[in-house]
Amino acid sequence: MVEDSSRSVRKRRAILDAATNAFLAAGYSRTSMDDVARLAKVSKQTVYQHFGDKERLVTEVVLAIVTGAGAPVDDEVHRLAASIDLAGDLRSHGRRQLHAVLQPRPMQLRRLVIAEAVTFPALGAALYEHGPGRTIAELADAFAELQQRGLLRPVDPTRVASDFNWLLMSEPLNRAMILGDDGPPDPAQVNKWADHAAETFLAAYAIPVPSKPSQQRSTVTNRKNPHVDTKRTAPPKTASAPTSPRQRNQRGKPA
Amino acid sequence: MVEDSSRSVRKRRAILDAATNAFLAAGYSRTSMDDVARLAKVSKQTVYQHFGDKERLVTEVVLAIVTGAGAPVDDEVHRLAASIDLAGDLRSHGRRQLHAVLQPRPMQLRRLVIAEAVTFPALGAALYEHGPGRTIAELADAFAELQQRGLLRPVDPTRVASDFNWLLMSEPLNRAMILGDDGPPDPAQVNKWADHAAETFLAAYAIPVPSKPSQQRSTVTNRKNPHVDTKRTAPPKTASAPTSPRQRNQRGKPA
DNA sequence: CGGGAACTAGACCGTACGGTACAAACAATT
DNA sequence: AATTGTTTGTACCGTACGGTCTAGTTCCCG
Repeated sequence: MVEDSSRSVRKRRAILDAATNAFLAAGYSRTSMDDVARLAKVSKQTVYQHFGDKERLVTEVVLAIVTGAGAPVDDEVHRLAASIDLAGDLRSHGRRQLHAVLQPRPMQLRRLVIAEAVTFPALGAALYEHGPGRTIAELADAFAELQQRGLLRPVDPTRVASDFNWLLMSEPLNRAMILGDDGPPDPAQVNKWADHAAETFLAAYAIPVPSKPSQQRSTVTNRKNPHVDTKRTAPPKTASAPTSPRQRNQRGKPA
Repeated sequence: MVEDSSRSVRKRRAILDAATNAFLAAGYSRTSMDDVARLAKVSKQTVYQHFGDKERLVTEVVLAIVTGAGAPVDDEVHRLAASIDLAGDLRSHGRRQLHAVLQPRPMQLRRLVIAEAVTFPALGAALYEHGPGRTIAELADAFAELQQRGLLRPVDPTRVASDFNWLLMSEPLNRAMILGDDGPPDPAQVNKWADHAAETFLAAYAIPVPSKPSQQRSTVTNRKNPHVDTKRTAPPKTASAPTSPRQRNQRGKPA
């Protein structure tokens, strides 16, 4: 039988990489199989050897991207649940998240999938599941925990998560999508957007801590200036993060 | 000089209509000029007579749609500014707006433009200007007025408008976009989404009326921003649901 | 080292598409 | 009816693309 001779594997990778670049850059119909073969420095035959036809190729491309990334978000979000500085952590998480999503590759992927979503529903399903779906599910877990801790109003956590997610990304994402302006974003803008999202989110959902009438309401309830910068991003809490990476809550999702 | 003989005008309309349907249904590259001619019941030559080539045709199609609609929104939003029942009016406006946006045509248009936004930036610019841009600008005016009246926190009205707009549309719109599920939406779902958006929006931005504690119960308005409130005894009131008792199901298109 | 799977180069096929050419048919104005 | 511009049908051109075929070459593995 045919086993994965090292050469074959390398070729396959090369094709997949080339196809990824091509499809993301030019879209499905504007990318020809000859293009892919040429970019992969591979014979056209070999392309057809590994992936049966164009449809299967694009499917594998998207699935590979979509299932291949997204791990680091997990821990990031899990730390949110235990935050002692919710406003700050929400802001810095939002900044990272938004910055990542607005990069060229995710934008192009999104555009490709949306363009072909009617023709290839599987791509859409995969992207949604590993993209917004996953993000929102993770956030929902964190917010549920924060509700338990009495820091957020008790509303369906998934809804809350969805609100935060889209409050954060909608404006820049939709604008860039429609305007055809793929990455990379201006970091300063990203920060402003994220900070505003965190602020608005907390205004809608935060429950002020009842005890300790010491400090005035947090920086979030900043009423006069629409956008106050507050440059701090890196939380100094280098303390622990003890090894508890896997703490599946409700929504267990097999990757 | 060639004047618009009635025939010519009729032909042009027929072509434009056919092209609109074809492009919206199948996308740019999957629609051939022969298709358009056939659907318009017109000779291919005539198509090229009226619109020089395919690019100009699609451009005119999108521009025609985009500039042709959007008038009724104006008054609708203007009434918001003078609302005496903000929560209710916000809800009903949201319902209409969301319902309209999730219809097949707007969805298909959006998909087409996003797919070709890199290739035809003019389409994106036009759609954004007359779509989200316009909506947000209109809303901003209304919200500015409402701020004047002391009903909303004074924050950059455009930002406030953007927040409401995307709080309202993001979840269903992005989901449908990615999943390739163009309209029409389930009206009950639309109502739930809109009600939740209004509620969350007011939670973030409403200023409770200070005087007159005898006023009617405003279902949504009294859930204000971080202030003196109950000690996390609040019930999970999830918007008025005059429609279906069915919980919104995540993940999976509503069939 | 030998054999077979995998790869290559390029020709090839059928088709679909964007766009043009052209002569005949048609409509409307004078 | 004559004229003029538009429309029509169809044939046509060139090209690009998805996919196959073939004959030879390279590489890996036993």
